Amino acid sequence: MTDERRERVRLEISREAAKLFWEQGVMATTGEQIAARVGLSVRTLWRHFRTKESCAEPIITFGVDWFVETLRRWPPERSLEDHIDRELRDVPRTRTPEQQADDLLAVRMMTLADREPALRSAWLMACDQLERETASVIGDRLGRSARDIEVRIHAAAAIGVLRVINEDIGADLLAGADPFAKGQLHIRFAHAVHTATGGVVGDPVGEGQHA
Amino acid sequence: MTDERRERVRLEISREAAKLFWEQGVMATTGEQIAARVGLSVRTLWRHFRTKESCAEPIITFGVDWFVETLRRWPPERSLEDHIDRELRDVPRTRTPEQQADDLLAVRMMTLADREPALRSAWLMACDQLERETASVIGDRLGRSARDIEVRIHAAAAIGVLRVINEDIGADLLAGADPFAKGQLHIRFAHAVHTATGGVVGDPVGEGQHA
DNA sequence: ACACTCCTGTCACTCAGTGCCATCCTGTCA
DNA sequence: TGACAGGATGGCACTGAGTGACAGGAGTGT
Repeated sequence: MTDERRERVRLEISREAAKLFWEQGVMATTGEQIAARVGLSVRTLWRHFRTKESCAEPIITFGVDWFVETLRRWPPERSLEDHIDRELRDVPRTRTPEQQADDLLAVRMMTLADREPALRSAWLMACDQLERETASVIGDRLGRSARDIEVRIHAAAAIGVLRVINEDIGADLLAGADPFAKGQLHIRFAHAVHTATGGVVGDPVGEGQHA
Repeated sequence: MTDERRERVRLEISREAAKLFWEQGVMATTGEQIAARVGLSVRTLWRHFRTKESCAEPIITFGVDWFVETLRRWPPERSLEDHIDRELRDVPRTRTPEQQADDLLAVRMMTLADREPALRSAWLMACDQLERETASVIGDRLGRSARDIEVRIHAAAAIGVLRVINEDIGADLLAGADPFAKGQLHIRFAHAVHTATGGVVGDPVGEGQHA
């Protein structure tokens, strides 16, 4: 229970930090302000997050987290396009209002990262982390090690396109685009990843197949 | 002249910072130490670099800078593999001892980035910058805008594989691998970029062609 | 009730980074 | 040669990020 509680505290901090970053900018926001909003002492804040910018990480990774979890559930015998298409049908209904609020914050952080170097760096670091996890997923799928150079290259290409498309969607959404058009964009994800890995990550995988 | 002098000061700072980071780690290195080595006041150091980690940026980008410049000189009618192969033949001879020392520092910073989050972040930010420049090169080549989503996706994929291969080469080199085996690895660059962009960045481009 | 442990707050401290002002160095014009 | 303008530098004081050490407080098992 302690672990779960810790996660909830971190998320709460992240939410308040994201709001403040959005309202005033990152530089103008102090650790003291974040701590005050959550109702914690500054000292405790720094025990939960090592740096000010990293306070935004849990929120900022929300969008891509979904993708990586989806990737984890990807059955070998199915193509990526097909898998994502199926997974997407359940998403809109299972999203609670609280999660939707977090999604909005995530999009805001991503677009704010365009102007705020500190946030950009946090966003890139988050994507870097996802790239490592993705490498292990791809490695499993291809029956290779996650340290294998080919596997890492495919992971880098996949997360690279994922990041850019995410930024693009984020900008569109904040500019007032229809969130329901997103469905088609997820298919673009799949297609772009498919292309960027030369078909290696995307095709169905049979027995004994490899890159 | 002022601009060139400024660049030289920045490079000198970057060299000394990189050495200190390598010797003692990033966290253990203070701004005061860096300034002292270069023979500058701390105040002036912060005028040249906004943060401590960014002091490493000029050095850390050395390896990829070469690639991006090569990309800039890439004639439309030639394939990427072919172009890189030709460019590489001149490189080993034109590298001065000073440049070679910088190359070594660059490799060290890249591998140090594995352990030091602050450096990792600087390295990712540098690659991010290169990605933007690459987008404009690719955009020109395809006759599209650098803001075009397809162009940005290709740039992300290309720089992603470039980054991973660079990290791989760096680790190999520091582990004692033969630097002259590097030649073949540059071909791997070209090939991986070619694949990651679905042939779009890599094929020769004729008139009126596009993605 | 007691010991044990984990979480939190308080205080003092170091170091990153900035704003302000004085100084110096350099190139230019008389 | 000397006076002058402007950018680069240094010194100083200050804010804010982040840490270490210590002291309570809350929950838990005995």
